Amino acid sequence: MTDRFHALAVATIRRIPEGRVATYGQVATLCGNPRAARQVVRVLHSCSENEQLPWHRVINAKGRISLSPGRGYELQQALLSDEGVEFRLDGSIDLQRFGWDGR
DNA sequence: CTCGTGACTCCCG
DNA sequence: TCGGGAGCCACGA
Repeated sequence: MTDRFHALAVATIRRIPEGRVATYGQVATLCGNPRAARQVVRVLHSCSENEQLPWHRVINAKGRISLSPGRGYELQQALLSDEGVEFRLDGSIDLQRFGWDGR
């Protein structure tokens, strides 16, 4: 399959439990390509055909929202906080608590 | 085909 | 904490 990564990424992202967050690298690794974080981003952009995709549960390795204010940052933060994810004063998330272990 | 760009990540200093 | 450089992959112009 040509889009196996895409399909795998979608499946993986859909597996992220509520109230938890996963990093791009995490998803990429579970898809078999630890270096394909950027491709995961593509998938998130392509979520048009998969609106069920919890894209808001995917953040960067720093535990922060990579989006810029006015580009969905507020939306993502709102969606996550609504699920019980706590943000620090600087807008970062404690991956030790809310990070998805991949199960 | 080449080039630029991107919701990335790792390594160094 | 911050910034620069390198790596990796896909897509559109």
